[in-house]
Amino acid sequence: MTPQREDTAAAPVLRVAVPTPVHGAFDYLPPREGPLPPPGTRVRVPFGRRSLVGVVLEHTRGSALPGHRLRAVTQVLDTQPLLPPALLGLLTWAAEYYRHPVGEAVCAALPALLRQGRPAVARGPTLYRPAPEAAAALDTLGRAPAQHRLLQRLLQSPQGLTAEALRGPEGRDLRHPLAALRDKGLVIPEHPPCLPPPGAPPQTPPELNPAQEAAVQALEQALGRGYSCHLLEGVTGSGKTEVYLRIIRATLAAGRQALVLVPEIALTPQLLERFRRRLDTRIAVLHSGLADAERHCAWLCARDGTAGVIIGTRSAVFVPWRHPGIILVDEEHDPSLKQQEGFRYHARDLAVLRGHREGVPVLLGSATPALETLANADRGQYAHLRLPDRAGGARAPRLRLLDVRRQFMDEGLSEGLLGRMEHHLEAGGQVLLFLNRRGFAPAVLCHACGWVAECPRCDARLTWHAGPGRLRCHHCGHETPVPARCPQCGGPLSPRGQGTERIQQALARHFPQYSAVRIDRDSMRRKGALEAAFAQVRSGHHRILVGTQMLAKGHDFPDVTLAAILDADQGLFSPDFRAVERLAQTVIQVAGRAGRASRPGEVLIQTHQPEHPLLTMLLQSGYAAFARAALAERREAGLPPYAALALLRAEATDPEAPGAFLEAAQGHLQAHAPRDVQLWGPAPAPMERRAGRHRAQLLIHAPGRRPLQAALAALPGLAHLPQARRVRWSIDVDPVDLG
DNA sequence: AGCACGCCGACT
DNA sequence: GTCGGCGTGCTC
Repeated sequence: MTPQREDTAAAPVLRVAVPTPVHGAFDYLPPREGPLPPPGTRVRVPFGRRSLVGVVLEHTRGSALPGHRLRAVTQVLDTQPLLPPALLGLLTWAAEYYRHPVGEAVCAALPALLRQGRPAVARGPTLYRPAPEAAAALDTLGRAPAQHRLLQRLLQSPQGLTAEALRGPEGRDLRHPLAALRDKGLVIPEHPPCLPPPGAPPQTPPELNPAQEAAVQALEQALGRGYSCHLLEGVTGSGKTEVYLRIIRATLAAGRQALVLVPEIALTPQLLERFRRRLDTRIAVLHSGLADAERHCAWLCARDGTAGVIIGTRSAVFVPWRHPGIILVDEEHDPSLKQQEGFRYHARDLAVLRGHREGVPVLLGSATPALETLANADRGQYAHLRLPDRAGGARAPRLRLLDVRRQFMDEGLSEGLLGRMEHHLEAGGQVLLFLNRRGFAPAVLCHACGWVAECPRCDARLTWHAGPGRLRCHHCGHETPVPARCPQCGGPLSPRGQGTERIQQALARHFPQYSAVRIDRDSMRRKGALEAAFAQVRSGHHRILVGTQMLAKGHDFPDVTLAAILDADQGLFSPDFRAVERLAQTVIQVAGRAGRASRPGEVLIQTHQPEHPLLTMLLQSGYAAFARAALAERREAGLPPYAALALLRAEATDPEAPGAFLEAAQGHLQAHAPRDVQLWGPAPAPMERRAGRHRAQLLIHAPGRRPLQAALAALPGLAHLPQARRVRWSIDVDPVDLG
């Protein structure tokens, strides 16, 4: 039984973030013994009938709860706060802003092992080094042959050896002689960081062009002078990474750390290799593919300052650091920086906020900045640095729309495109074809009766994957074998539309003399397959590349002289108002793959909409002009960045329940929201049924973030609506995907 | 989310 | 007679 305390008004109380989907923090009494654990410390607390690891958020006096209901912290897990106050502040702010339970937000910022209560130590295996007086003392060990032999070996490796290395192939147990030597003060055990030190000394940097020089200078000026935010807009191949490397080196030279955020797909071995070659520091890498122990090590080495550079995907925005220096966000326009489920934060936006709160400069880099970012730069919020020229004198590729209306198309390849491919291939160049659709064909139908293969759980067609001979739903994972005949009438089935697999097959027919490689999630599932394929591309073995988004990012193909987007129309018909911006970014990205070496490149875009005003603007005047025009349209339509949005989603197996809930939610929100907040909907989600659940959404539209947040203050009330019990609902603040 | 409690069908 | 179905409610 817990002792009852009546005087809670004066008693110190700990507000603890506990990993539970219940909103708000929980109050606990301090541990029975020892000092009050400061904010940021992990504690073990009783929760219901469980015991959980939480994080102390703050100290208060008294609680809203009666004293007898408070329980005491059972264990303090850290001697030092694990999360510094600035980070704790960022996390609680973000939890509030994105309307996510603070306990989950704070605990999700910790690597799994720390979340489970493991001690916060990141040390590698102990290293034994000979003491300075060891050489002289060797002769005194005549009567201890094992110690003598051991010390002799150690003297040959003054930088130290692990017990594992000392043991040698014969595997003798050396614990006793080692301990004896340590006790005599002849061997010094060391506890090195688990993160490996840099290998070879850094390579000498290449010369900068004037634009790079100017950007580096502006950033160096900003270092150590508090918060500032800079947009680095650099066309593909202009040497953005070189600017990053220079400013990171300057940061390291000042004894500070650099935090680098990249989209998931950009965190390739290629980029890391370049960082490792150029930076004389330990690099902590954080991404979803890490084993728990690796993540634990990287996180703690960032926290204790061992790692000079921390590079990671979006969740790295919450990694603590000891010597804040600069925050870089590469490909800041990339939608993968926004978490798409659970705690739906935007890593770029939080990076800017973090820089502001911690008083360090922030650098956002992109060839195709997000319209939001450009608007901020235009308003003078961000300094705008530009790298207009391709490095090394490479010429910008020529972009051209290929009007495919009334053209004969062979499996999605127009005659015009085939002709240009032949030209480039014969001239010795490589060709890259971009199509954002995996599989053989996005639909299968019966020519006799019109039957279409549909997912039983979604409002979607099944995609035919010819390799494994399966029909797959790309939305829920449902899978069946390809039926031999139409299940309705027994007639023959035929594929409709093209996926990357089918294009690859068509290429084998058109260009049998050139090897074509397919690069997508299906063909590159095996670990290391992507790197192997890219190596074969660089060696010239493959002459044609067909692939999805995976192709468009991060990798250089210096010998690609022709790049083509096979179907630009997909992006022009989407109900999402950001689709055109995405298409423009993809076009520029794909174009960036062409003509990087001395050879001029050519970029072709197949479309049925050659007169689309934004598309023609993009091709004739470039991304900056496109962005101006797109921003004008956004302003006209009252859309972000000239408005703020939140999306209330609901789903249920009952087809009526989501709509009914959102109707009720609309009434509730309307009654509590500021007058200038509009509620659009409810409407069925773009794909009404998905994985067997019916989905609907309500868009909350406000003239700015402040009124939007005011409207969202009424969200907790939704839990009490009777209709809420029949649905699963969630809120997405600043959604990047309206689907 | 867990993990209880709680009140109604087919089994040793 | 009980094992167990998942509805409902709570966790400082």
